[in-house]
Parts: sequence; structure tokens; C-alpha cells
Amino acid sequence: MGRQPCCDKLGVKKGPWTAEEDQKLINFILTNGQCCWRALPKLAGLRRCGKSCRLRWTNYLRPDLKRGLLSEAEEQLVIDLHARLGNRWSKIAARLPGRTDNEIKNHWNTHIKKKLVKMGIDPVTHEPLNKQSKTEQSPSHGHNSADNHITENDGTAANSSEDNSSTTPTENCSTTDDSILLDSICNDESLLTSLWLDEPPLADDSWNSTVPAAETCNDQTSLPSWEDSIAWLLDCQDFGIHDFGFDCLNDNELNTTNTYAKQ
DNA sequence: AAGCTTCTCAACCGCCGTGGC
DNA sequence: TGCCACGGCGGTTGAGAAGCT
Repeated sequence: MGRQPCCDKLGVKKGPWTAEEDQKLINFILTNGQCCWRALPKLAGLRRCGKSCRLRWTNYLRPDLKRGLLSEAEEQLVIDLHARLGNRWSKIAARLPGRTDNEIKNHWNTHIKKKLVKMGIDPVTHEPLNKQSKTEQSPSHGHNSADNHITENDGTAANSSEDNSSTTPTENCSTTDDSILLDSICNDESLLTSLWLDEPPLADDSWNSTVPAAETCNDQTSLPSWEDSIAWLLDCQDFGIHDFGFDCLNDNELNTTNTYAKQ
């Protein structure tokens, strides 16, 4: 029997999104907020699966996304969080404002994994590879690496960063802000514990306040026109919010900015 | 310049957790 | 209590880009 498909496969378009589809999706979400993804395609006039719409929005169209490669500090933060949380990409992404789980997952698989292996570190356990080979006979070891990592941090991941600069070019400048972010998160055990305990992610919270619900955005007297909004969103796609300098804002500042924008 | 290989990342797939009935 | 619908997540795929010979 099995589950029903998430959407009617017949007549549902797949593959890369066109600019026109993007615009329809942006238009709809700006107008109505993020409501029922399943019904969205029909309401927005898209021949897409609701999941596909959600993915497109969260991974590409959201205006608060940073574009471009992860900075050195972000990369180090990902390594550190992965050592503690395992492949919980959404949780890791929640600690990196403007980054998506998909983006981090991709970066991990294409860059960080290789880098760690090169450095002799097992990307799964974050243990040195030779040490790993000695202990891998133990049936319990590595079975649930995430569980192991959360209970203790031997500092392997943190140490692993030392020769990062020699192995990978720094595509983005590693800012002081990034370093502060890294330090504050990595040193905050309670924060990491709360992540492990499925506390609501802050970055998502900040975003949630960005998109007005249909009921709450009726007062549009001061809002830019839809054309302006869409143009701005599409600009964000091209340049990334990072390029506007918004990434220096913390979540509260973003909230404030978003609240102000709604007024 | 052309063909081949490797890399990147957007997008899809299927499973899981949760809430409503 | 079980079923269903839905949103969300992580693993995987494949088309296009980039690099190499």
C-alpha cells in the first residue's frame, strides 16, 4: 500500500525552476505568507509539488540567505557543531544565520569531508584516522557518533582547524564578527545542549518574523510595492544579503529590522 | 579546440515526527 | 488507539560548470 505521494505526480513539473516560477512563488509568499505548502502550488498557479516549493523558497529564494562559499569561521563552526551534533544539518544551519541545511550539507560533502580526511581526521567521528582504525573493532564505537559527540568534546575538531588555512583558500574574508560568532557558540555549552534537546532554532525564528502572515500584513501603507519587493528579492538572489552588510546583524537586530520594515 | 573527467550544488526522494480527527 | 495529512529532515542524484589532457 504505502504512503500517498506528497502530490499528484501527474502534471507536476520537475527540474530547475524558471525565473517566472520563482517570481510566482515570491509573489505568493509575500502576499500570503508561508501557509500550507501542499495547497500553495495550486493557489500560486505553479505546476509544482508543495515540497518542491518549500525547498525552493527555503534554500534559494528566502531574502535573508547569504550566497557564496562559507567563510573560514563558518566552516570551522560547522566542523565543531558536526562533531557534537552529527549529521543534524538543520540544527547546524540554525546556528549559521543566512545558511541553509542543504548548503551546509553540500559544503560538508564536497569540501569539509575531504579536508578532514586530508588532515587525517575521520569526518564521521572526528577522531584521528589511525586512532580510529585501532578502535573500530569495538562494536559500540561509531555506531551513533552524534550521541557520542554530544556527551563530550575532546577538542579534536577545534584543533583540526589549525592548518585549515594552508589547505583551503579563503574565498570569503573571515571577519571578526564570524570569529566572535564562532567563539560564542562553541564556548556556550548550554546553547549546544539546548540544540541537542531540540530547542527552537534562533535563526529560523528570526526568519519567521520576516514573512508576514496574511492576517498581519494587511497594513501595507508603508510597504514597498510588490514590484519593488520582488526586484529587491531578486537582487538578494543575485548578491546575497551578505553583500548588503546585513549579516553583521544578530537575530534580534534582524527582528527589529524586519519589524520596522513591516510598519 | 575537442573530448573526457571531476566537481558543485539545486533538486528530488523517501522516511520520520507531530498534530488533528 | 490508529489513521491520515502535512511539514521537515537527511541522503542521494544528475545536469551543468570547471578543470584537465
